[in-house]
Amino acid sequence: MSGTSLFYHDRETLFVDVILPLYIAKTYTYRVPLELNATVAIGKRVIVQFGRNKIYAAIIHKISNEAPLRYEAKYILQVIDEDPVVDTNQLALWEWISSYYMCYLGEVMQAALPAALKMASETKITASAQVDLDRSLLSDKGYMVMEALDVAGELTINDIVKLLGQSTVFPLLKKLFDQGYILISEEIKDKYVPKRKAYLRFSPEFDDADGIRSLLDSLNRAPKQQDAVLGFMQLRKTMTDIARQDIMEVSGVSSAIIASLIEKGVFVVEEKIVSRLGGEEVEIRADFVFNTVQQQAFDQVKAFFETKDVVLLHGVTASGKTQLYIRLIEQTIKEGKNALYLLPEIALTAQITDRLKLHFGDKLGVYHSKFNDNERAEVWHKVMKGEYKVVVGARSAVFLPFQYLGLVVVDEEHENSYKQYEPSPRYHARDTAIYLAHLQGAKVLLGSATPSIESYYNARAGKYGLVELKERFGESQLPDIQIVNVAEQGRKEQMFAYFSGVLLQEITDALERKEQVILFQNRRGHTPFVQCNTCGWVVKCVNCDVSLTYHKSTNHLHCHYCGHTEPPVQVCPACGMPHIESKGFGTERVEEELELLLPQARIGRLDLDSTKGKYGFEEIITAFDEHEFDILVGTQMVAKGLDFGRVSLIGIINADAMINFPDFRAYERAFSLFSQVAGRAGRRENKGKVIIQTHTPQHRVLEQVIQHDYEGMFMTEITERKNYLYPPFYRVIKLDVRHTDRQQASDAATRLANLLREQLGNRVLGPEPPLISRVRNHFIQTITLKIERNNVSISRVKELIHQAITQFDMEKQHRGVRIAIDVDPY
DNA sequence: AGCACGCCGACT
DNA sequence: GTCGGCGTGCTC
Repeated sequence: MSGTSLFYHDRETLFVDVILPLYIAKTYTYRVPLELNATVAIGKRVIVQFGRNKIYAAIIHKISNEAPLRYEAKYILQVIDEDPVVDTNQLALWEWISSYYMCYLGEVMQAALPAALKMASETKITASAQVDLDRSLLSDKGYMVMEALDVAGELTINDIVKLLGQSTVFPLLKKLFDQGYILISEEIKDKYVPKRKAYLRFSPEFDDADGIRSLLDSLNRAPKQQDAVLGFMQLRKTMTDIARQDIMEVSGVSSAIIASLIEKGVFVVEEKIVSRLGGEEVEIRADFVFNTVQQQAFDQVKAFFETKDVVLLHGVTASGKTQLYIRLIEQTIKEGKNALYLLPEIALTAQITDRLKLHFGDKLGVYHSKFNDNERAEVWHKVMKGEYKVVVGARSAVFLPFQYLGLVVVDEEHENSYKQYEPSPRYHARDTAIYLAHLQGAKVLLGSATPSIESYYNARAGKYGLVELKERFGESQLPDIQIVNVAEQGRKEQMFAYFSGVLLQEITDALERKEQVILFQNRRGHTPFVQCNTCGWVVKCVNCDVSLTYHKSTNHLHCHYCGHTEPPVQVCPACGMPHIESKGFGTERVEEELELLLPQARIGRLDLDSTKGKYGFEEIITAFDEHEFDILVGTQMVAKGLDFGRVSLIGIINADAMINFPDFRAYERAFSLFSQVAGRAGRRENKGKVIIQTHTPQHRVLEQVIQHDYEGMFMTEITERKNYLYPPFYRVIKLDVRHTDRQQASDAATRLANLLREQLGNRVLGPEPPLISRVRNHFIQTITLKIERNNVSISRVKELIHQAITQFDMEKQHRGVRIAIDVDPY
């Protein structure tokens, strides 16, 4: 457990096996210079040269005193850390991921460490600020490096290799660094930009009784501006920082009025940095009390933890799950242990972090991908040192170096974004968290309003504890859900663009009541495909086997798989006719049509395109929360853990695309997404309404959604899963075989499938082309393995897969074929 | 994964 | 006659 080497008492030579942050099967053995014997320890980073001229920070995985037999080990160049950055528990987790998800340790390292801890040849070098150093003392090469730095500002280690025309630059850089000429720093990709909010003040000339009086006089021909000034003065009695929005609300003026006052120099705008973590608007008070139902659920969870390691909390939306988590975390801290609170990336908004910050103050760390490398490294170190007792984070937070983990909460455990797909490792954070907890002797609480079939099955089977919270907290009630048959509405000429008359009427009514509306359309862009009306030709991506989506915002056609863009076509390249037509609709087009139908409504859009940039997402939801617009059109982003008080109506524009998705999880996913979207309606006093537009109104999933019937959904699904050999009864492993040539990909996949069948028989299905059979000019074939849960050793199966792939790789005709394995695909 | 070493076509 | 194509195999 201790990070200190057991061997350094002697003058014997040590060897370390290191993990390189690369897609490489093995660990590599380096020799430790005697003077570094005392400093090497498992989990510390060392600088090593790998290959001719690459330098990496590698992690020490093992220490031994036996020299490798077959080769002469290179020396490690330097030990970076005073203390290990990962401990043996973390390394054990890495090994589990590597073996369970069939990927390399180096890939796990890539995913686990924040970039700032992974410096390599791309590491940046800058000149130090010390000016009194005499460069004439430097060697020629040292002098060259310093001169180049003066010109370029910063260079990567690779740049210096090129500059000097030699591969071994590290000793030189080390010397320059030791003598204080240069700084070695991590690449800073994304500088932290603090959140700013504009506040208004009186400009000094008006800021006294006389000034205000003469100001109001001068505005007697502008009553609205007077109102705004009076509103400001009223607010000033109780508030120190007054935002534009506050004045608009209190005096009922528009932002244009305030803009003209700023223009006149009455108000001065002052930008203030507001903490993202110090919430102003918080619903859960620090001293909240449980209601009886919550208290019962809490006691049940505690009781289950006596005998079970994992408990599933099935609680409907707004049943107060978060409060339960907070209490459990508080207890964990009291016991002197740490807690990890996992959330899907997209749900990690200020709304949640603010609440938690209120409870845990500076004991709380936040860790997710919107934080830049330096911030992530900082959280990492604070967790290591035990300065954070609680961390709320997205899936990669499972890799943080917790010391005494007592509890892991996995909120929205059914979310499939917990499964990483690209880049490898394709790990599931929920399942990884369960293993992490197992390693550390911690408990896991899975929470969801619509648990995954797997988790609910495990709970029902007694593997997990099961606690149900079926009542909504406070006054909020489940919304009414109405299904609208789009086909029928169309026959009655009641369809207006993509909106049924029913939905339009409800929207109009809600807007009249000054309430807000969310419209859900699970497709971004303007039109998902563009087709020739004469010959049926469809605009497709040059690299992928998908139709291009037209985006109005860029006036270009976009490929959502590879990012390819091209200008829109006017004339069909196949038949030469100018009859090009747009088919289908995404969020952009929904927004556009709605603007035509309801010109008075203020409409915003929330999707991947409108949220580009670090704070785009926050900006849009904050604006919507502050009622700067009435209708929010969005993809599934709108469903994730957001809580808007004024939303009374939700419209699902097209339910069919979700339901008919060809995947064994489609119904489960549709059910939970629709339920979640519905849960956004009427979360506070008023009962909300949900309208689902569909061509198949009698579909069983929709029926179950209307009835809020999770149990029913579970029962039908579990039967299907059993009949068709899917999880939780079978394990699924998918192998993607790719090649730039269609025939080669197909031949290779057939060969690999046959090799697998020799050992695994009819557990091997395929190969077959996936839904999108070409991405980035690579043709794909998929082999699916279904492995029964009982009587089969999964590690044996994985060994057989490895063997088959090894055999396959030896057959030269398959060169250029790439195989990617996905264990438990989502 | 990189990346260098290595054996066959179109250029100064 | 050289520059450069990317095929093959190694990296401690």
